[in-house]
Amino acid sequence: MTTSAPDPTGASPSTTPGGVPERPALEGLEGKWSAIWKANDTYRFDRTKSRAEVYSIDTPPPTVSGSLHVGHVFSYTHTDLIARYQRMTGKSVFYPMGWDDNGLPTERRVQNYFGVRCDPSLHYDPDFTPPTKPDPKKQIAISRPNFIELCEQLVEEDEKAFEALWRTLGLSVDWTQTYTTIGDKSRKVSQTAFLRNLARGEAYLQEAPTLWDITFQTAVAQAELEAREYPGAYHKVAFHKPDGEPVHIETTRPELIPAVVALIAHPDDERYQSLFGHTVTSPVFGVEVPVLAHEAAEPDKGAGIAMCCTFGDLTDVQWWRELNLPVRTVIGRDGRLHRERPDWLSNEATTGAYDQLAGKTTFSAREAMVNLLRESGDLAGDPTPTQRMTNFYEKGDKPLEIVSTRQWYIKNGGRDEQLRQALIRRGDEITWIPTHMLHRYDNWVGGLNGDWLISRQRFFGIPFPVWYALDDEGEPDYDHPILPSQAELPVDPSSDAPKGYDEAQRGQPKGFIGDPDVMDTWATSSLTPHIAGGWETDPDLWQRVYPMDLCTHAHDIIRTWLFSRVVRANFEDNTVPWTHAMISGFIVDPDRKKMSKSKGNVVVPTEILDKFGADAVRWRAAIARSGLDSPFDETQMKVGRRLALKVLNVAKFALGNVGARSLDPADVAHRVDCALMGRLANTINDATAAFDAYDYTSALEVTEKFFWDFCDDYVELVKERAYGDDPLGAASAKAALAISLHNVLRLLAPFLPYATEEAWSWVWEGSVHQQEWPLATSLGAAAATDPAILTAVGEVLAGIRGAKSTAKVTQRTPVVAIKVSASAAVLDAVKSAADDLNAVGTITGEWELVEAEGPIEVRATLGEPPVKKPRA
RNA sequence: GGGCGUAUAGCUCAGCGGUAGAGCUCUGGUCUUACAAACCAGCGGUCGCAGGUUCGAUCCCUGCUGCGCCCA
Repeated sequence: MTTSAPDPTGASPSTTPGGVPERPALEGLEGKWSAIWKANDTYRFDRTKSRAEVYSIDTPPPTVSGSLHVGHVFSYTHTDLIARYQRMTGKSVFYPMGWDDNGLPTERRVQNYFGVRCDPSLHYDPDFTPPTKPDPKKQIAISRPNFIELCEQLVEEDEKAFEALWRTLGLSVDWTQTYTTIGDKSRKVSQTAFLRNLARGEAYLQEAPTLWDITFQTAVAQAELEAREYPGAYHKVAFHKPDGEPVHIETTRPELIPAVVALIAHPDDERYQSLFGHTVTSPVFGVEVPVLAHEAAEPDKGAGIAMCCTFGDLTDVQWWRELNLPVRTVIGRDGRLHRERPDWLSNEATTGAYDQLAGKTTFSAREAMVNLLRESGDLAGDPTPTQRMTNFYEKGDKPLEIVSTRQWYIKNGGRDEQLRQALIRRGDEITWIPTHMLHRYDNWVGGLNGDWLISRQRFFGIPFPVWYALDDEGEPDYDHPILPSQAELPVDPSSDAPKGYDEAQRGQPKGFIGDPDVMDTWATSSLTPHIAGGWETDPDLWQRVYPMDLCTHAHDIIRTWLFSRVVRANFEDNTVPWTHAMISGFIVDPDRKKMSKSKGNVVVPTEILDKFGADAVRWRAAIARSGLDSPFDETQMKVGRRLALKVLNVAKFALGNVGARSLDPADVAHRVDCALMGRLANTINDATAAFDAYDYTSALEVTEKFFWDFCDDYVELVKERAYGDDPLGAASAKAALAISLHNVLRLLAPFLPYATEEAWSWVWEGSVHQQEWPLATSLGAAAATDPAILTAVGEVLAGIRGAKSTAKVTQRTPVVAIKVSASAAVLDAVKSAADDLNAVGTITGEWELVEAEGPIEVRATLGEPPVKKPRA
């Protein structure tokens, strides 16, 4: 491979051997090699390859306005380990990277960064410049186009920082294959897929109770919910039978009494049998409501009878739907009670009561309502404080309200048992790593209680490609949305007019309006395989990469990202989007708490990369098995760093000092060297099997075990012989050293891309990352040798070292006599390595070999330690 | 309350029917010409608790307890 691209580090981007350096070092390798990989397009996807020769990966587009923490770094490294392995087995790896710049996180960051807020009623100001000293408390109102410009501006900066981090980490992404979740391609794909869902009846518009965040003024989907403990108080409130007798209920939301539509108890609850089918009247307002039976009422909770309102919680919605109850909305989208008195509260005696609640927040209305109840004598005792689980938007800090709004939905099996079952079966088509993650998926799909709400009342997102005709009175016709053709996409209905209309007709009677909403972020990122893979825009690419082989991310987004992609692929392609899902655990702090900004226990990835180097961080990531949470511990990084440094040092010794080069397995003749080849063959087979099972940790473990034994025992053992005069013995040792390195560097390349590339570059052509994955069969006949020979010799070596260590003398102390008791096979092995052992152990005396049962026993008689030479 | 996972050396984790393994930490030693950001050696565990199956259980089964995540 050649290149003419300039290299910013000044190092040659050439991949011809550069010789062994005097003092190898890890410092600077990231800068040097990431620049060369960039210049040489080392990880470029080869799109001439057919689907069978391609390995394609769907990896999470990071939220660029957010910050990366060490958990991201680990999870992305896991993906890269697989990508690098697959590449070395000969696959053309499709490994794109996306940036998630779509949605609320970017909006919030822009608001804080520039001190602005979006007001869609404003017109575009081409001369707008953001304030130099933004004041987050006095945000300047700007138009939606101006706001989006700022979003795009900020996001571009963020992307650069992210790419730099990923390149330093050594992700083998093809950086020519990038996408953003807000860009033209994503808008076209999202809108196309939406229109096709709509055409097939998989998407629909409906006025329905919707979870609503009053802070963000947007609808929220089930997948974005987070239940949190929230303080409240039970209020014991009396409703009244026709005869005036009280029926006490307990509620944490007395302010919703004006919205009550029924009282509900469990059908088996004996206390309320006589009330079922009758009516009671609400306190203060005197509204008559039925007492009904439903299994969702919990007999052991409070009084066992609950008031059902429009809508206090999701159970109210369920009752409303299943019991055909009326809608009595009192809470608006601003989280306040309606200013107008609702018409069902027309009871003459109580007309004034509602006026004391009108326009108040739920909090103030609750206080006012409690006062009203006290006055009427319908509050029994004092409210009892309680902590209860309350639904929040995951990014919000006020409890969600439920309001009735018109929204777009995509079917997801939440209201259709057949579809639900079909999607659960899709889960079975995926190979889950680890396997138990399938349960997470099954449980989520099984527990869905509604379709997927995809409308969001936000600004920085992908708009729905939909307009509505206005009638003579200017009322929109929601039943017959106006849709663009696929060829017209992407469109922005807030600035583009539909075909057959003129922009001047916008908002006019007999004219049109655009759908004001944007799609949920997940409605776009559910299509990342389609966006990255060229669906509907690049059919040639699409058929080479889809369905994909792998998706990877942490377990927290199985319910959102993973599931939503399965839904879209099921509808659009009648397949699963990928055959494998590799799910990472979390990186937790030493107390096993999830890392989070609010806890202040987040580890910033750039710090550990600077401190320990990319190879060390990757090594640490690789020992975290899929699916298992892993506590962050800096001391472990040192181990990875030591391994990377060892790779450089031992390569320097073998390739430089010893000058080992021959890769001819026929040169390996000495029994000890042959045994090493046997062990290497086993290592290659084990590492390959582990990688094929996506068990990168085991692949690393077996390789590392081989490598450390190779360094600590084998290299020491044959050092003298490799330097020595016996040509056959030296040639055998040198070939074994070179072949071992040639294989080990490749086995470690996915884990330590920098150190292995550096060492490889000293004597071998090309990038180690473009070499073939090692094959045990390439090691020749020597590899058939029993590796136990080496183990036996290693134990004798350890025995000799132990004797000297126990005697607290230098390892150069001569052994004047040595007795080994062991089995015949071990003794046979020891005999064949006697010369090597004599050299490494400074054995000057005679060997005594005694055949015996049991573990190997070594007794070394030590001579006088050599006199220490004073340091020069 | 339900689901899933997990419990093995001080720490992080392997193992998995046949009398316990690695790395780190710790202790002691060694400047041995690849490596002192190194190397060598050593200490350290009735495998969460209680039952059961088995000739034999850390491993399989049941129950319990602790921890984590997800869902109500």
